[in-house]
Amino acid sequence: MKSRTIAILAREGGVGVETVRFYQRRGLMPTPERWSRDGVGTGVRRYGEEDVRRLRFIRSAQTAGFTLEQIKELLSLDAGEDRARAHELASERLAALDKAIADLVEARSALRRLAGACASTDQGPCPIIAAFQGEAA
Amino acid sequence: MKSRTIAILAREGGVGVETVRFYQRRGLMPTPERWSRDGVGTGVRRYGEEDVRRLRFIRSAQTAGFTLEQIKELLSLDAGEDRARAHELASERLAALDKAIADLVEARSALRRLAGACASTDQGPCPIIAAFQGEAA
DNA sequence: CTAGGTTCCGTACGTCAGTACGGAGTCAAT
DNA sequence: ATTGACTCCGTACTGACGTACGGAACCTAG
Repeated sequence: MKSRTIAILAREGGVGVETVRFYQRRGLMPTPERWSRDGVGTGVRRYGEEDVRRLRFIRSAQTAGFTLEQIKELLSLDAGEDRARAHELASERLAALDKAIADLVEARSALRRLAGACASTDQGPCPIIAAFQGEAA
Repeated sequence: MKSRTIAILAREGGVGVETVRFYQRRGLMPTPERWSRDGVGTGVRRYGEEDVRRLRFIRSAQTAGFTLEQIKELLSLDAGEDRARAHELASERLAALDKAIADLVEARSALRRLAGACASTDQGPCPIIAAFQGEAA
């Protein structure tokens, strides 16, 4: 275990090397000690399975709309016992997510109107602005 | 008509004054000539209904995920006849929107798992990372 | 043992969508 | 006519999330 170099970790996690380093600076990923298998020299940092999982978790949490700062908190909570806080963060995000989904669904219907308005006649300008009216509450 | 000052336009459009100016620089909003009702002095720029509609359209299109650059194109298309292009932009966004919605729905279910995992036991850490596993394809 | 590819690290740059600032000009009311 | 708010404009800064650069150290294969 802990045999991956940063490039391998990055590839398995689906991000770039620079991104891993960026997460390390931000405190989202650990920066393990350097070591070399033969004990000679200073070696490089090596990563294991749990680092890959952590990286993937960050990606997932991002698609759920958490900021890196919030993800950092979630990660710290993962090891701790503060389930009230975890629950709070999850609920907040869940509400925001529901709103975001509703907004996108709304936007989709406006966009369909646009496509429809454009198709209904076949000459003259298609009223793009008009197709969106009434959407912005 | 064309009686609003920039502050009034901004308020009716639901944005800040600086944002309107920013849109003007980016070519999304027109920068009308200055004039004063009594013809004395250089006056200020004044805006009408159509500017309010334009501003609101920008907000709507943004919630549909268009970038300002794309919105600029849509606005130019609105006056023109290139319905093929309009249709193309709309379809692209529609596909992206469907994917975004699917992603969010997915994220929501992961998040519900997190909340659930946290609630199911009442001591020890709740496995936040584990609750998200299998989500990131 | 040397050539090449990697790693490490700090710092700089990039994008998107604004937001803030500061000084001069202008407008509306008292 | 003066005060106070608003406008105009350029430039600089913000924040979230990276991406790029460059030189030194390191590791691995031939």
